[in-house]
Amino acid sequence: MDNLQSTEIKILDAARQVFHQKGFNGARMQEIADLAGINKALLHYYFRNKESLFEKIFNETFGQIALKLNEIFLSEMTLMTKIEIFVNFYINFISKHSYIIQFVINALQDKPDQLREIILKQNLSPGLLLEQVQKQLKDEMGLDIDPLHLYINILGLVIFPVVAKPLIQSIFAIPDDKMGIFLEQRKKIVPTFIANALKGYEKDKSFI
Amino acid sequence: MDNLQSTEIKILDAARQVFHQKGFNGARMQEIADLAGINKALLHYYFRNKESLFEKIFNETFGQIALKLNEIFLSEMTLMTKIEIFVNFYINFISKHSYIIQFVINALQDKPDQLREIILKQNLSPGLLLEQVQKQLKDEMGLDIDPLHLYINILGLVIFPVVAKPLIQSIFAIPDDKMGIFLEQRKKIVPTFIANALKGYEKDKSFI
DNA sequence: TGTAATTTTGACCGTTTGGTTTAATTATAT
DNA sequence: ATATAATTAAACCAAACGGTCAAAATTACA
Repeated sequence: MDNLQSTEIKILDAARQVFHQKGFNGARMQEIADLAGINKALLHYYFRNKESLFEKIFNETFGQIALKLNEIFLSEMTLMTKIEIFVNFYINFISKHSYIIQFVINALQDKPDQLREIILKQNLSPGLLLEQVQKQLKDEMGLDIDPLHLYINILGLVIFPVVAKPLIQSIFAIPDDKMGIFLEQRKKIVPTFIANALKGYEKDKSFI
Repeated sequence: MDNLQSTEIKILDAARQVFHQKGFNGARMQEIADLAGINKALLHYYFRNKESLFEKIFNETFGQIALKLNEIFLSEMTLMTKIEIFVNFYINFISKHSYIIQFVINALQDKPDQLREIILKQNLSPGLLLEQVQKQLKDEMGLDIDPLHLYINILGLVIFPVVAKPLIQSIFAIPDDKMGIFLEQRKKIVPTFIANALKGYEKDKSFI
């Protein structure tokens, strides 16, 4: 087959796919080996055990999510531009990799301590992320708003519909085809919704 | 012990707790039996197998989530009052039962077909839910807004911070004690945010 | 009280799972 | 060429798992 890729990469590709879809408990080492087109013994030859392989995938995946947030929100653009770009990019990204967020959320719920250590090794800059948005809210819009709440509002509006897709379809009886259109619409609707909300604070500027 | 409760109830209480926290794959029949204070054989005496016990818990849990939505949004109040009440109730509810939403989302992702049948047996009224909010948006605020997007915005703003709590704490380095305060603040912040956003549509009333 | 039905138990079974071992084979590099 | 590293197949292991069974304990009831 594709002997161009090194065995290690073939394993990581397979592991990523299986872990993302089924989580740690649902994943089977045999399935990962099969998908990588190798022997199960070889899997343990490259990665000591399931845990270490899982940690490698988690580290990589979490980084992907967090670093895109940094990249956009620490750049030099107006706040509303950042939000538009972020919403567009993120809806595309997590729609394409539909298991990615749920994987991270579930992993962190399952083994918080073990994974918290891994996360600490990635040098995130949560302080900067918050400070810069807070500054932009003040400078560009004259608002004293808790930046964390704004971040969570943005993330909630973007991530929830993707993560809770089957739940939403069940509660509101939305067929599959309509759901794709719905998510596409949100690329425009969410930035508008946020912009309108922020406009509303301009008169009475208390928000914590 | 508490021999006042029937064995069946003890089993369901234990199963609920274990399934909610660990999902179908993570749950162990032995753990449920232990928590119920009974023998594993007795567990199978009351419930044929793991699947049937799981379905019973899922049915009950999904109903709890969906029916509260119906109860509030099909009542006779102004839209903004509904939203305030809903946000308050829901943040309390899912903070107390912190695994409940994630459980339902994961379950629906794991076995969509099997559970979709169960959901159909509960008589939800998704049509009414959407129509009534659409009507209220028009009558009370003069807005032609897609009610589904509004629902998802509300749910996302409320549910996401609870479901993604460990993810948020990791990305933004929020300590545990500050997280409780943060969620409490959202009971006021979310309705305000939504109200402001809706106000913003009043001028240009195109939103799909 | 005696006895049939129900409830509960401990021991057991077959399968799956993560992981190891061994021995043999293939590829790589010096 | 030859030592070293990569890869395979196959068999195996111990633990964990869902599930079963026959017997014992309890309850219902005549």
